[in-house]
Amino acid sequence: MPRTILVTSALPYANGPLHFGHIIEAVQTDIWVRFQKLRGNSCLYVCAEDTHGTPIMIRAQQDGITPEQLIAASASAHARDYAGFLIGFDHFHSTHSAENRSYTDALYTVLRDKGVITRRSVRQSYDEQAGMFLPDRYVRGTCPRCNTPDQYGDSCESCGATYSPADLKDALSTVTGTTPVLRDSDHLFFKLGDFETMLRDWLTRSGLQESVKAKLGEWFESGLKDWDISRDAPYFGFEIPDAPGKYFYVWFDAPIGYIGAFAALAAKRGLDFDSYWRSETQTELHHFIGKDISYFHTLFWPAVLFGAGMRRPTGVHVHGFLTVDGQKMSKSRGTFITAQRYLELLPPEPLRYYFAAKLTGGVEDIDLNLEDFTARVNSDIVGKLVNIASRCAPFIERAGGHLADSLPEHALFLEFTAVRERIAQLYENRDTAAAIREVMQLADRANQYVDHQKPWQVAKDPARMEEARAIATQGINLFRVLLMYLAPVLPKITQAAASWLGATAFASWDDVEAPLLGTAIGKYPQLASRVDPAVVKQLVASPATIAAAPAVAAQAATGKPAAAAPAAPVKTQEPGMIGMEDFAKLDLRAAKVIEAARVEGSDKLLQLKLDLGDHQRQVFSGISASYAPEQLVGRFVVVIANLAPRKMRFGVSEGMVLCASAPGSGVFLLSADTGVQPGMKIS
RNA sequence: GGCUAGGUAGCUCAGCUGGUUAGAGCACGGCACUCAUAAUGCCGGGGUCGAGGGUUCGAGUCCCUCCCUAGCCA
Repeated sequence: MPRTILVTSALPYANGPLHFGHIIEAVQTDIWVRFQKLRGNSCLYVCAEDTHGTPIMIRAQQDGITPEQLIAASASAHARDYAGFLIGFDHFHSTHSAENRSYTDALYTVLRDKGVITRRSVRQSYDEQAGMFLPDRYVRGTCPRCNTPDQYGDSCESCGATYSPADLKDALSTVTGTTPVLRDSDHLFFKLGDFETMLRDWLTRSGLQESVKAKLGEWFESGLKDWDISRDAPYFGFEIPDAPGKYFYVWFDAPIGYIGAFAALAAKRGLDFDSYWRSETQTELHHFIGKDISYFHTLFWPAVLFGAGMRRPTGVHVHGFLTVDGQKMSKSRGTFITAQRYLELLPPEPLRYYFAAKLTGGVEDIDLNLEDFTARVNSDIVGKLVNIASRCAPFIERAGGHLADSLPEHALFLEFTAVRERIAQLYENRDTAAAIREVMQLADRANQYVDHQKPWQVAKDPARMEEARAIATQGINLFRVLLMYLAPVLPKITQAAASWLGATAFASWDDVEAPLLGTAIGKYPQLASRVDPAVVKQLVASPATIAAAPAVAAQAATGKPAAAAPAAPVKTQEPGMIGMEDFAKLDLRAAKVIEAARVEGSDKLLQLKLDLGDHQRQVFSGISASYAPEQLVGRFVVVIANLAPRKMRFGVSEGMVLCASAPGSGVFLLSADTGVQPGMKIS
């Protein structure tokens, strides 16, 4: 009996690029969804851009654009990156949408009418100059306990104390730098405590991971408190229908974004909305999330749904964080890898495979070890798996291009197909690491088989061509079974193999029971290639690219606005950090462009004559694609004055002009404010 | 600080309710083979299972203390 399943992964927040934390979650979800589809279940996968909240509003202000422009740009970048990793959403929506507004209003109204929304006054930090209330993370000051300066308003990174912004010494707003005042305002609260009995019952039946249950137990222990679901204007979000000037907190409408995304998909495909969301439905709802947002998904979200008379999630599947070479992702360490950066360098499937090989269905953190990554994917995918196909293919081609009519060792084939249900169970439980271990063990068996049969020796005797064909047919069928098992992880390789072995060769999980026999097959295509360790190194070796990445939270896939606060605190002595003495080695100067000319024979370079106050010098700069010479004369630029002179084909360049740029963006010269004089030192 | 999770070979990880000489893959050494993307096969070296106590006939596996790492504290 096929199941009907709706799946989500956490909504990416619209103020930064996708990074590996987002990708590992999307890959885990996508594998599960593809697996369900191959098994013949109806399975839909939706996600959406998470668009609301103070960080979006402020970020848009800083960038001089509207929030709508910011979230549109972010959504298209996110969609592009997900597609690059072969994430097969049935629909990718936005929380800033008509559907989401309508369901947010509707759920709120039901909850209010049931009496589980309450109103009371809250005293909060307020920035008088900006005219806005400040989230805790937007107030910084000195920790009241250990006196560490420059700490967030909610907790101290040094001593771990938790407090409220009002407790900070010398508190300042990060928006304007002014001292916040305290001000009262009415907020709306969701009475979570009313749902404790329901939640306890739900969690015993919902198949949550044991450690998540343990965590929930801890939260029950400390008591379920009311949840503040409103924020005061100005706020980018949905205004609360019966409370003018108040907006829904982003975390209220974000999960409802799952519903909004589904509603948009349902409209597109003519699906029955209620059969997915009414309270007693038999359809399944599965959320994949990172451990940092389990509180929202295992307490608030089921309670809100239940309170609104709707179904609760069937499963909430929590994964751990991603570390890179054993360290948490961090820009200063260079371990903050964006999805875009990876895709510029490497194809998606090696990473999908590596993540799959490490995901166990548990909440432990997952380490991406770059050397291990290279060794593992090259050995497993190319050396073992694809090798079976590529070493057998020549014997089929030599024998006329079609497979033998029977398998010489049917028993061995049965061994491979016999584990079908076991592997399916492992996928179902999201233990893809174990599934992959099983498959690779069988890949070793397949290579042993070919090795023992030695078709290359058999084929030397023209009279034994059929024998060689049979051995190769056996090998190719073993390969097909294994690739079927990995099809959810490696969709492109599977597709390429289908073009070789026949379009229906990988159509469904149970097809592998019947071997491919007698049919003509195509010319063997190279199904995968090795990843180059030198290229892998570039993932973390490009400070320029990393610095160019927009500010974003440092940890895994979450839609968590709180973590997306402005400039991270500067820690001392981190690897990758430099001290003042290093910075002082750079002699940066303001310089005035006196002459600028195109360079004959170069389409990139401009020849500049710069005035540095006490002297002039010649610099060649690769900015001709973005600037015409006549634009430059008279303007100020920033130059590294103590860069060793470099001899070029067109002359000697005495320094370098600084520009901002991003991949594919063109370059942008840096300049100084009015009043600057040629030769002034920059520090 | 409280709580949760984790600390097993050079690297990445398995080890279920305690039971014979602690496993895999990669890396490393030797041999074989040449069909295959310097791929594959065979053999081998390598671990006081974070530290210290305890329970038990027996503990990586249970209990206590401590150390280290990550996260949560709405």
